[in-house]
Amino acid sequence: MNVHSANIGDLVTAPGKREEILRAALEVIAAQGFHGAPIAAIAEQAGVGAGTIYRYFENKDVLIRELFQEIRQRICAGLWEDYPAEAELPVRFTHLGAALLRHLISNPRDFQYLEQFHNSPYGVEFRRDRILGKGEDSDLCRGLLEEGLARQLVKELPLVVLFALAFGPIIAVARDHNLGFIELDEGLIKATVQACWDGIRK
Amino acid sequence: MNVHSANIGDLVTAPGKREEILRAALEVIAAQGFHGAPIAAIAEQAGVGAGTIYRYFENKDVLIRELFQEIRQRICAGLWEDYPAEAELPVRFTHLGAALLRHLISNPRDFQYLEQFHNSPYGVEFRRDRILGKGEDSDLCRGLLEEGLARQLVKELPLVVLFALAFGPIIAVARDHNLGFIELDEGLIKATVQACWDGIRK
Amino acid sequence: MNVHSANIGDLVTAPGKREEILRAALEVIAAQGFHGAPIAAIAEQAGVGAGTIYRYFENKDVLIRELFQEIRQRICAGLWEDYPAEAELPVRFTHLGAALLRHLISNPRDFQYLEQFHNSPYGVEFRRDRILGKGEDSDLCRGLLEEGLARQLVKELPLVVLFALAFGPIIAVARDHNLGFIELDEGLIKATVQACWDGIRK
Amino acid sequence: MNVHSANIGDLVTAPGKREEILRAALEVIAAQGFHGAPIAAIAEQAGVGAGTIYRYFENKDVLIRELFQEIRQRICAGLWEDYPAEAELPVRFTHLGAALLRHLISNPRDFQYLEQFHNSPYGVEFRRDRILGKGEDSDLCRGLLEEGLARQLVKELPLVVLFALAFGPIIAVARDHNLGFIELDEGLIKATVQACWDGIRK
DNA sequence: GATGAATGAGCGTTCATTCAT
DNA sequence: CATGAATGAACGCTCATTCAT
Repeated sequence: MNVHSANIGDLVTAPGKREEILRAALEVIAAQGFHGAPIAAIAEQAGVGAGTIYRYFENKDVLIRELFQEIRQRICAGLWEDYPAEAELPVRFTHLGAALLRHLISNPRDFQYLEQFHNSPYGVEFRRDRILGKGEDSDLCRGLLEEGLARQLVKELPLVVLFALAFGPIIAVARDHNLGFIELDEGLIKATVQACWDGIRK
Repeated sequence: MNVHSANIGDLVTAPGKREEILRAALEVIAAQGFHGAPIAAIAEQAGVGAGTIYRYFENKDVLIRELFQEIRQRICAGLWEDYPAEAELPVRFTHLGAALLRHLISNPRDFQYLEQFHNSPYGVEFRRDRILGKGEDSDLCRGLLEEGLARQLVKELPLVVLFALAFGPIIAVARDHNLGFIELDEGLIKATVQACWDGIRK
Repeated sequence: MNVHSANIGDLVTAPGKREEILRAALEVIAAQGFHGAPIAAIAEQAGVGAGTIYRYFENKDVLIRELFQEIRQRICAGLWEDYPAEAELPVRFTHLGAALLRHLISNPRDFQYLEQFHNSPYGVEFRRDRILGKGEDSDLCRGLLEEGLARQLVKELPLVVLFALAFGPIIAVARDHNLGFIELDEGLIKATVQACWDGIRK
Repeated sequence: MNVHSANIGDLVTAPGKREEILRAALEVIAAQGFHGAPIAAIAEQAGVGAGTIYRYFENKDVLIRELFQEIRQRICAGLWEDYPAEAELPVRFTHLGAALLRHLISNPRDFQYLEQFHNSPYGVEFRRDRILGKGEDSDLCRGLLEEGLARQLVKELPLVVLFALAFGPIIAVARDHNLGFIELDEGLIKATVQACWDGIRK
């Protein structure tokens, strides 16, 4: 019996406390960093008792990591929206890059959380799979780059390098946007992603 | 009365304790993150008593920040080595990019430290100037990109975006190298930096 | 949401922890001085964990100062008991002096605490108002001396000097009693206070 | 061989370091209290190395206590100056009281030190002999009061109580002077001491 | 199930004391 | 002798976690 599942038929189920806690954790951590986010602060933000958190998450590590996974899910989900599966490779690439960039700048707390997460006690073991690590999203991107390689549309470089060339600038530019160094509009998003393509195309 | 300076020619003088402590802090923090780097652990790694650290650094924050500045100095210094000031712009750019990338992968602890630092309570105020922030190094890079803009050799994009395109992949690829996802050799370094140029050039 | 209040009539409620901590602090500090009264010692004496103290007092300074105020309140309260507001001035004076002296010797820990407090890092700012500083108690005493001055019953000396003459011996004798140099009985109390009056009266 | 004694015949003996250290300790402690007077601060004020202090005093406790004794000596010495040994008892008493009060207000650091000392880790065991405890000074005062008792000039009260009546106000008024609550001039000094006599005389 | 008061290990920091120079 | 760099025990305080209610 999973305590977190809402019983079907239970018409007065409050919005899950689990979700409330995750939301609160995201809010506090994005705003204050992992320091400044003691369990007590998260509990207060969530409007629950501190002890309650431990009914939904084994411990703080688990909470932090599950939040990480949720955020990654959200990002992945966005990438598939309106994906022009039948279009030319460059079109698909720029669609993907732009979708990713748009998500990162319209969900600054998600992005801030990810950045906080990776260099924290909690995220060390996830260091290796940054944004776009494993799972569908990665498959999508990797597939795309592999196709480019196979069809000799992109430079003959290791996949890892192509990944860096393709998405490194997107993440860097999203950070700059979040820090207020630049205001990205649709034009700049497109131009940036296009430039990424220029970097990897043959 | 500078207690920290080692007398030149005094061969019996142990390498300065200050340096020993900085080295130890770098080692511990790069390996364990800021968590897992209590003063006691740094002191042990340095082979000194905990109290000794406070003779050289006002407090932990200062130690952490001075180490940050030292590392940045080291990186900056490397960029100027053999810099072909008279060469064509693309040559200068690729020299710079390759020098940076080489430093990041040959000094993995420096790199890991920088990454840890920026998303930590200590580094919040430095968030904005990631690797290559202010100072000579940044001037060097910015000057180069500005020259490219003025001479219409690079895309007409905001400087911030050009920065992201030029150095985002380098940092991403350095991280992958450090994590063991790829073994960068001189050929790959050159190719990566060249691809960065492809991303920004007109 | 006052967590410290004990519900009246709730017989099962243990005496408030806050009071327990204050009691423990008084005990330890009166006995050992402020040195020898680390938080851990106070916590042990109170039978609580060290961290618990911080649920009731923001920090050690606050604990120490609140205890000071509580003790002062206790003393003040005693002065008004059976106060013969309508009696002659000398009667009122001796009532007051005797009440004070009785309190100081029957509550030796209160007295010892006050003495410790005033010459401690915590009490510096209260240095000026020793025992009988501000508030009702002081008003009571001052009013009495001022009345004496106005009615030419006491010497024409600055109020400060009259205070010293009136209460200096009382405090000195209380200390001697506490240190075991003398056993004050009701006769000696009366005689001492009478002698104080002799010192100030015209 | 006492390291502290200046060798007779050693014509270039610097003013004793021991005295320098005691002077420095008095200065720092009177100004900052015992907190804020770490050995390092005393050493700096004295212009010697921290380790040097341990050549003159076994440890900090000893330093603090020897300073206490020195100050008491100084005060005692002053009491005998111009002592009118042949005069009437009240004259001798007021001479003594006035001399004491004058010393306390003209040597505020001595007085502040004494006050700090008695309620400190170092002074606990001296608590009982306040100012005027043992030794000549006390003998002088006690003798005087005993004489008064024998000759039925002062009230028939225990010596301890007479002490409190005689000197309690003097110390209280000296404190007020030091704290700036009153400016004692020769007239007030005389009046205060006279009032003390009024308190004890039959 | 939900709570939040209680806990105590662990942190950063100070400072009396030692001892190699 | 004098020094002051080095030490580490001890402090005040935080916060993840538990558990009685």
